[in-house]
Formats: sequence, structure tokens, C-alpha cells
Amino acid sequence: MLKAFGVLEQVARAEAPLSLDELTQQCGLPKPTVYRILGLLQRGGLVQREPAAKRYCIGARLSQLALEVMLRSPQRARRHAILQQLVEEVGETCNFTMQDGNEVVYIDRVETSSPVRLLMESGSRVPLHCTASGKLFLSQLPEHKVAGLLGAGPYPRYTARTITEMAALQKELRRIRAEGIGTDVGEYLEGSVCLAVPVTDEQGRVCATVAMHGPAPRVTLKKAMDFLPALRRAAVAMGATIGAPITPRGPATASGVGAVGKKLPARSRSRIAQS
Amino acid sequence: MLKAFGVLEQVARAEAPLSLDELTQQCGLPKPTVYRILGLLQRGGLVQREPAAKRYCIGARLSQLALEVMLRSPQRARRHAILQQLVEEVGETCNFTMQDGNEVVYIDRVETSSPVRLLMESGSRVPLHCTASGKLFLSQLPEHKVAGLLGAGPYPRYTARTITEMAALQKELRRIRAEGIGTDVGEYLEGSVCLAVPVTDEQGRVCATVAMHGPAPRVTLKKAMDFLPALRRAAVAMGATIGAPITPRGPATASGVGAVGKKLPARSRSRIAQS
DNA sequence: GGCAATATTTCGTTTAACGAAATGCTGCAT
DNA sequence: ATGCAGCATTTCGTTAAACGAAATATTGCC
Repeated sequence: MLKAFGVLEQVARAEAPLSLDELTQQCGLPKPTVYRILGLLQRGGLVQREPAAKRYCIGARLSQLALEVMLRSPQRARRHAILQQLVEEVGETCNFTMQDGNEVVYIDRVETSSPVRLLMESGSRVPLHCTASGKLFLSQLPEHKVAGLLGAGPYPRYTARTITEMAALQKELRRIRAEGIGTDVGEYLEGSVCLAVPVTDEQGRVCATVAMHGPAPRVTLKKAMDFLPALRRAAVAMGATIGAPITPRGPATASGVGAVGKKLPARSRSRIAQS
Repeated sequence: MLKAFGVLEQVARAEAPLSLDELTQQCGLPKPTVYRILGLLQRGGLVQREPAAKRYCIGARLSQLALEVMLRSPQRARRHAILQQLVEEVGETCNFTMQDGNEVVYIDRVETSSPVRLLMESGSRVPLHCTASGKLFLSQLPEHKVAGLLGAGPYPRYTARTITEMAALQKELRRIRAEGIGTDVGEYLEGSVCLAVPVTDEQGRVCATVAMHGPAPRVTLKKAMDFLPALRRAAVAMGATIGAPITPRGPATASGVGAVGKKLPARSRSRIAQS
């Protein structure tokens, strides 16, 4: 099903309408598959065929969807603006992450230098056990749940510094739990230093992180610590965007619309020292 | 497979993040189906969940796709022709912009002299708070959302005339809101004068702008105003190239009139004086 | 008229979608 | 504390759809 989106993206990215063969090559899928997917997409109005050539291009329904998405973009931009501000302060790439299952997912990311390619990397995923954000999330869980989520180990090794044994990881998590700061010095990517602080919702539960990272010669853990106040400030600002409803919900049905602020899982109250 | 697009459209169309139940009702699909589809879409980065609430909203990958679609839609040729026609009339560089998050993005552009430079510049970005188009977009938002999007300020200064304080900006936005014309006299680039008018979709929502600009000695605000009718004409023509709103997919559930009615809030109409 | 290049169909296999119903959470009210 | 209500998530047997190698049809071109 996501293959269809891959095809769609190729169509959208192309400067000119594409032939079936071109799409087949670019998507790396067998031809009949691409053909069938395109048939579906065409039936759904998401792609069109040029009347003359049999080439595929963006369909009306996709254009409409794109417009709706663009119109809503300001709603999602608040967090991006916060990240941009943070990047200006710290001068290094920063990102905003959430936990999704046994991975960390990059919700948004702002690079230091290039102001344009921001969305390229966001949406990608990294492991929990060897990243600053990931370990910060793990530190919020009771130990047995960590074991349940990651298994008993050993965990995949990415660099010489990756923690691969459960006992060592639990020890590291206790430290992080106490300090409220996730760190990663080359545990996932060689020569990459990363520092993550928690973003908490109204109930004080950690639901996201704000992190900065940079290359090892330029960034060290010690230097990064100087930016903790800036990171914390950004994290608080992020927290403010997740509690309050972005737009007042319409009256709608009698259903529980008012229940925006939610939950408070007995299991995962904030375990973090608010240093 | 097209069901997934239906779900995606509902997410894109919503003014605020949606819960699983809301989506289930609006799509007219069984709950586990919607749940599974959303899981896939989430894994693919096409939708995201609100950090705290379990609601779904537009994901990074979908945002990226939407921008690509706008940049390379089959309507591109038509839009370009409209811009070229406009450039002939006004004799200055003109462009077609949309808001993308907290920036203005150039969808298309035609220069006065060299007719080949178009693709070079399209896709590039400029700030909201100090450009004619950007301020026009901002003027469409309620004041508290402007503050949320840009922060409290001060905003980055580019020239001596850049408005860097929130209060002054809000005042300027009120003026623009009333007049329906965005202006910029050297606030972003020294010596550049710019005039922007809104492009509205069928629902009257401001979704893009058409703007002209030129160097200060040759172009002044007063002279530019003479071309307002031409700009407006081009803006109307541009509006016709913009997609219609997504048509509701017929839910299989009893077409509950009072039951599920979501309705557009009256507020979302154009806030601009149609002078 | 024939040759390439490209588009489309066939078909048996495999996989994933499907959705009714059951279960699990969470927060609120008693 | 307890239970209830609303919502999210999982289960599971069924069924339909995706899959892709290979064969076939179409198209454009010389």
C-alpha cells in the first residue's frame, strides 16, 4: 500500500509526465505491479494520463489534496518555528522526536546550514537503544517494560560505543532517568554527538524530545551542555503546543469532544528529575 | 487501496487532528480497517499522531508531497502563462507564491528581462514577516495564531525597514487585512518594492498570492498600485487553476444529518476586503 | 512491412486486507 | 475505591487482492 505512495511521489517529483517504464525503473518494482498501481491511482483520480502519449502525471484529486495540505500547513508550523529558533541559538542541527513502537521517529528537523531541505530527513526512524532521544524515552519505562520492548539483547551494534547488553543499558537508563538528559556520543553514528531533553505534556508525561546534535570535533558533550537552557526553553515551548487544542473543536456531536486533555497512565508518570 | 486515500483526505481536510472514531465515522469504514490503514500511513510518514492525544494529523511526507505537487502540477504551464501575460502588462517581475509552514515559497516566477530564469527560483523561500506575500498570508490568521507561528519576536531583521516587533507587525497586518493588499518596501531586500494580492479558492480561502516587484527607483508603491487591476485579474485566473475542495466520499453509514455533521466554521471565510 | 520499444494481459501462488467481535486502557463519576 | 463509558487495540478465520514471471498486444518508427 505504501508502494502506491512511492509511485505517486515519483510522479509528483517528475518534471515531465513519466512513462510506465520510467516509473518502473525509478520505483524499483516489477512492471505489472507498477502498472496495476497506476491503474488504481488513475481510477481514483490521483494520476492522469496524457491523452496523446501514455504518460502519467498528477491527477486532479491529488492536486486538491495537496491544496488542502498546504492550507493547513500553518497549523503544523509552530513546532517548526520553535526548532528554527533553537537552531539559531545553538548553531547546530536540532530535531523533534517521538517514540513509535520500538523506534524513535523524527517528527521535524532543522539543519544548521541549508534552510530548504528540512523535510527530507524528517519521518525517518532510528533505534531506541543507542540514541539520545531513544534512551530518554526508554528511561521513562519501568525496567521490565524496557526488556519487553527491546528483548533481552544483545541489541544491534552500530558503532564501537553502542550499548548492546541489557544490564549496561539499564544502568545507563538509570543515569538518564536521574538526570533527565539523554546523551549519545557516537553510539549510533560514528562521530555524532547528541543531547536530548524531554518534552512533557500537561500531566508531566514525557511524550517527545527536543535534541541537538553535531559532528564530534565541533560538538562535544561538554559544549552541548552549555545549550541546555536553550534546549529546555524549546522543550517547554513544544510542550505548550501539545496540550492546548490548536483549533477549538466545533460543537459536532454530543460525543466527548471536550476530552482533549487525556490520560495519565499509572505506568509511565514522569520519572524524570526536573533539574 | 483507495480507501487509504479516502482516509488521508479526511485527515487533510480536518481543521484539527482527528481521533480514530471521528475518522471511522467520516470514512464510513469499519474501525479496524481505518485503524490498520492509519497504522500503515503512520509508518509511511504520511500521517502523524499528536504527541499527547492519540489524534491523527498530516505527516511530514505528505507535506513534502503536497509541495511537490503544487510545484509541478499539470496546471503549471497554465499558471506560467498567466504570469507571463501579467509580466507583459506590468513590465516587472511577477511571481506566484504559497505559504508553506512559516515561510513563503515561490511556486512560479517570471522575470521581466530573461524569460528563462523560471525554474531557478521556484521552490525558494522567504520569510513571512517582511514580505508582501508573507504579510498577506499572515493577515488571514487570527492574531494569536500569528504570535504562535512567529513567536513573540523580535523577528529577524533584514533591512532598516524590517518590522521586528510583534505589536508593529500586528498593526501592519490589520491594515493589510482591511485593504486586501500586501506591500513591502525594502523590508526584506534593500531597494525592492513589492505588491501582492490574494488568490482565493472556490471557498474564498486565501491560498496563494500573485505579486509584482521591482527595484526601488523604477518601481514605487504608487506606481505599482496602477497595476492592481491587472494583478487582480491574474489572481482570479490563478484561482481557477487551483483545485476544488475535496469532495466528501459518501459514507456508507446512514447519512446522518444531525449525527455527524462537521460543517465549516463560518469564520474560515475570507477575511479580506474585496476592494 | 517489419522491428523495437513500450504497454497490457494472463495465471497460479502467496500474502495481506478484511471486519465482527472481543479485549484492553483511561479517565470520569459515583 | 469501584464501576462505568468511551475509545483504542488486538484476535482470528475468511476472503479477496496483490504479486510478478512470462506471454502477448500495441504503438511508433524507419
